[in-house]
Amino acid sequence: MGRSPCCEKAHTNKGAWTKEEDQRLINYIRAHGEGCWRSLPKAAGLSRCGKSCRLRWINYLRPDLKRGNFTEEEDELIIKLHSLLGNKWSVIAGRLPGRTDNEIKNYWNTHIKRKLISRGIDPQTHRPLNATTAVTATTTTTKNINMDFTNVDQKQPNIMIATSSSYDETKCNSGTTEETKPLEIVIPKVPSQVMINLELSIGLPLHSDHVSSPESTASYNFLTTVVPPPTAVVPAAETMAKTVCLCWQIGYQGGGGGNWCGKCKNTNGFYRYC
DNA sequence: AACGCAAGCAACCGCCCGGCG
DNA sequence: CCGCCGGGCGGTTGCTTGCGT
Repeated sequence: MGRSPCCEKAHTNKGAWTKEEDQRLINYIRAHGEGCWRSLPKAAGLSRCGKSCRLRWINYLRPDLKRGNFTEEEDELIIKLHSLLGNKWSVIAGRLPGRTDNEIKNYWNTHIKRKLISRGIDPQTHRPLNATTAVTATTTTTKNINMDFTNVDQKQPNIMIATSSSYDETKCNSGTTEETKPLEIVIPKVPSQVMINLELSIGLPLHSDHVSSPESTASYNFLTTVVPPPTAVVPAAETMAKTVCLCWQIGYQGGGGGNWCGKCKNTNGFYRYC
């Protein structure tokens, strides 16, 4: 719509990158660092779109990339983060060192979706598959957590915890809070080296009457616990409870701010959930 | 051995957003 | 305040590979 193309397409290569192109890109970035992607291809002697160079570097050539198969711990972490953030692949990738948003997105679409479906969980809503429709009708106790990650780079995230009587799935992902009156909790500034630890807890309803039980009450320890609304049918709930604890609290990594459920174990830097 | 199908993944496309003049 | 530009992101495409028949 009148928008100028990001590069002169007529003279740019497309498709798979050759080893020579990779090497040129690596050499250039080693020498000059990541800079203006638009001008980089020309300066590096590449007939590629700047965006293409950026993507190639970020997703494939970066030296700190882990590559290789995802571990079970990474799987569960991705699932948890996705249940909170939706398709915010870059934010999720930020919590998985050595992994890229593209890689996680692909992995989600090819592996985890299927894994969740086999567990009887809707990959989009993270709720039991055949209870999805019932869920939309039962919204009275839903707490809608909107996380504003726009300031993550500045280490100054704003966590918006909104209580709303009409929980809309689509708004959860977008982070839009226009129609809710959010209870805003602003996390104070933290040192730039401190990573934000997005630990949170999601309790899965095992009984239809759990709402009134003390265990099901959201525990607010600096942040909240998300308790999905009760559902009439909870197939595979037992399976899920065994697989994922989802006891997850927000704090600062290394700062002692976050706490895992006592049953969760930390193994090699990854948490194994109870 | 050849073919067809499905899965996996790299790369592209187009939109959005923030910074800057 | 407004428009432009560049970077970043999510969604999608299409090529490659692996597997079954």
